[in-house]
Amino acid sequence: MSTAQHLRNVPIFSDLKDNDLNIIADKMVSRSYDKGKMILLEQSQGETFFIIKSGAVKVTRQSDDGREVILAILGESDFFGEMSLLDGEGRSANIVSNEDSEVLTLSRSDFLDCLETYPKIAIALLEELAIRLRKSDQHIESLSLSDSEHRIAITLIRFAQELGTIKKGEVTIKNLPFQQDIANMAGTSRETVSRTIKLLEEKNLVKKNKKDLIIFNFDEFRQLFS
Amino acid sequence: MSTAQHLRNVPIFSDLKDNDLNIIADKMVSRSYDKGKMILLEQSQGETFFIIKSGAVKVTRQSDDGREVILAILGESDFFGEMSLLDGEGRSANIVSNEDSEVLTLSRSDFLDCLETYPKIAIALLEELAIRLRKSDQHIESLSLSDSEHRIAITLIRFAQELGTIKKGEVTIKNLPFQQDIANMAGTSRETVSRTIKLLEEKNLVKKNKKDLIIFNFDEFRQLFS
DNA sequence: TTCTCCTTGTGATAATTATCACAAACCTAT
DNA sequence: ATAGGTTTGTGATAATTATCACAAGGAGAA
Repeated sequence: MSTAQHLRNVPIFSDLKDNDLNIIADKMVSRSYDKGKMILLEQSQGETFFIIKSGAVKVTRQSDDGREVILAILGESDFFGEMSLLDGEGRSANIVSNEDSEVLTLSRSDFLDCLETYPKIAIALLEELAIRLRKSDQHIESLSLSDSEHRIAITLIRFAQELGTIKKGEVTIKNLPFQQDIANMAGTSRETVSRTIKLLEEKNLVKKNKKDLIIFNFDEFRQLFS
Repeated sequence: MSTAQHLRNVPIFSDLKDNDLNIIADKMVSRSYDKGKMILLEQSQGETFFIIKSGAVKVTRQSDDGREVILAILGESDFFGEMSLLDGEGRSANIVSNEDSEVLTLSRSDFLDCLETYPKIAIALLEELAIRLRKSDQHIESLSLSDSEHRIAITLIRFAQELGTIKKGEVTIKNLPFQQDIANMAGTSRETVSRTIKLLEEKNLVKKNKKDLIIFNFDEFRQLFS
């Protein structure tokens, strides 16, 4: 698939005319990262805008003592790196490739030019940031108010929404992330994740199938926990 | 002070020429809210953009059982209401006036027109949302990784940065919010806030003075807890 | 002032969850 | 198939924090 065709799938570019899309596509450079590679480091200057062509990355922050919080897991057609381009501050999170991944990159100046030249992109980006802010708010609420069972369930819901496939009310999350990663998103410990998933299975709400997780009745599940 | 003069202090409008500023100012309507009044309700459709002229509001979310999380406290020249205007979703948080407050409002269509007409506003708004997203990320990190003492200290740091006045390294937070509100921001209980502040006083890091709180050495305090 | 209501302080106790320590299960490459 | 490295499951225990209960302090109204 051509770069322009990839861009077509990215919400913030999808409004553009083919012509304009090609102009932007020409400025983008493709890069590959093996699983586990650090793409962006917390301290570094943010000078690049990234779009995920294939694969997935995790957005993390690390505390002094080395523990990690996962803020989000991003997949195909998601983008990142925009924050420090926009507000000029240094990077606030690490980005690690979570599978072998290919990304498209745009330099700071090309990115900012885009925003000036195509106000539609700026507005679409505003929309996307608003959505992210909303998700963050939900995340904060869940961390503030819920016990670990709820926090973990909500994390599973997040995964289902980002990575899941629905078939008559039943959601399958293919390749559920490691318990340690789930724990880092839910703000709890790995062991608690293990015990809680078992509990959810005993309640007949979910079922593990090798590396996949099935949520039997997604609507009910969401109702129960959010 | 005229409406336009107020707008001049708002970062997203500060780049505009006087002329344009006046045009926008003319479209704005002023409203007042007594302390404790609900300005925006979670479920309602978001149809208005708000700028705080004077006073302060708190941004909250409420769980089914009535407990409240405070996402932020906003003061003079801050704005809110933009999220549902941007992504078209319903409101995701309540806004309650935390003191007697005056706000300027702009209708949905005037707001969106602004963005189209003045790309600079869109870009400035992007910047502001990036800053908020960054704060949210920090908030999430703190809720995920820290014990209650750290979470409370970090909440105090947030207040200091938003509401505090610095005098040779010493920050005074005038009119510290109620313990219950601090607890709702820090994701802990009111009693724990009471005990923790006492602890911080015993460590000679802070001092209470009637309704105010003094952080003796703000840099050191930040270093200790974030 | 005095009464009332709201906020804060503090002990005792219960509940939740983290942590430690292994064993079991699962991959992956040789 | 097997060995070595990861990931997961699970018990026991400790630590943290919530909750309950109530006293004390403070601010505003009558």
